[in-house]
Amino acid sequence: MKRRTTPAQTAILDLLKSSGSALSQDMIEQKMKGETDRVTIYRVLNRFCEDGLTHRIVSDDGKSYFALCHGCQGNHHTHDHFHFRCLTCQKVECLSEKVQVSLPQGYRATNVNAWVSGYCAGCI
Amino acid sequence: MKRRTTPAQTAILDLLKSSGSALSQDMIEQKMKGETDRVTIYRVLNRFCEDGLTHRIVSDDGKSYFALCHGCQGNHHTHDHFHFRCLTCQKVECLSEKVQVSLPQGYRATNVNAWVSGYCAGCI
DNA sequence: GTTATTATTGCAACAATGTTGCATTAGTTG
DNA sequence: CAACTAATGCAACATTGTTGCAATAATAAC
Ligand SMILES: [Mn+2]
Ligand SMILES: [Mn+2]
Ligand SMILES: [Zn+2]
Ligand SMILES: [Zn+2]
Repeated sequence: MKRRTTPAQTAILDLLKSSGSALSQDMIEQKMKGETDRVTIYRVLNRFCEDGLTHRIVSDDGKSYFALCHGCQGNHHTHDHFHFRCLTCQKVECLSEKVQVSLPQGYRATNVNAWVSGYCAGCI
Repeated sequence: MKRRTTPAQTAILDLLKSSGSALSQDMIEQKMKGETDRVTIYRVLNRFCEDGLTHRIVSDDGKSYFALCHGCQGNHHTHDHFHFRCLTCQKVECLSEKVQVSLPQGYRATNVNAWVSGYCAGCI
């Protein structure tokens, strides 16, 4: 299944790049003014994740956010950083700080989903 | 609005106490064998949170889990600890370890939602 | 440039989680 | 017991996300 270049995909990728933050499907739909079907947006975002272009973080607002991978080398992906969601401007950012947690004896971690919500510098 | 004691509420509270882990609505519905309507379960759980009996954590499996408050004094609640979800046995635990994260300059945190998923000691 | 192949899209339908309106039931108080 | 009203059950709805399928269009082959 070789990927094809389509307007929807390049538009969504451009949005992710230019926004500099993580976006949810509904944010993208708004910014595209409904020109692209919401199912297509979901499928494009899932494909980006499969291809290692983005990572998905599930927020406590009930939505998935998609952020461009940054610092992932080839097949080796690590997304064990915190994310911040501003309750006023809704912006979602990847924080640089890595999640550090020691599990009970015998536990094995395979994934991390860590959020802080509050108010960003511009919205205090 | 004074609370009343009802079979549904005591049953759900007993389940939370005896399970020793965080439970989701569907887990509770299963354990109660469908004797209580799912809307009632949701309402009871929300009431428990309002009353400071439980706290809610939203998982990346798309469900909310409810855990008994433990160590919260009166009105002062702090639920800034990590949670672990076992991908095999589905159990959700509050970890003792507190979330430590330093935000960018000027940011203010109001809430934390931190998860680690993987395999617990019994499911490795 | 034309044709063939099939990845991608749009639409409808569906699934899962959670909430709300409203009539009925049942704790609590006197 | 009677009155009051919190809590429940049911239907309906909202939101987020996925799947089936026919139509479209990007790419490769000729
Ligand atoms: Mn990555
Ligand atoms: Mn608490
Ligand atoms: Zn902000
Ligand atoms: Zn387990």
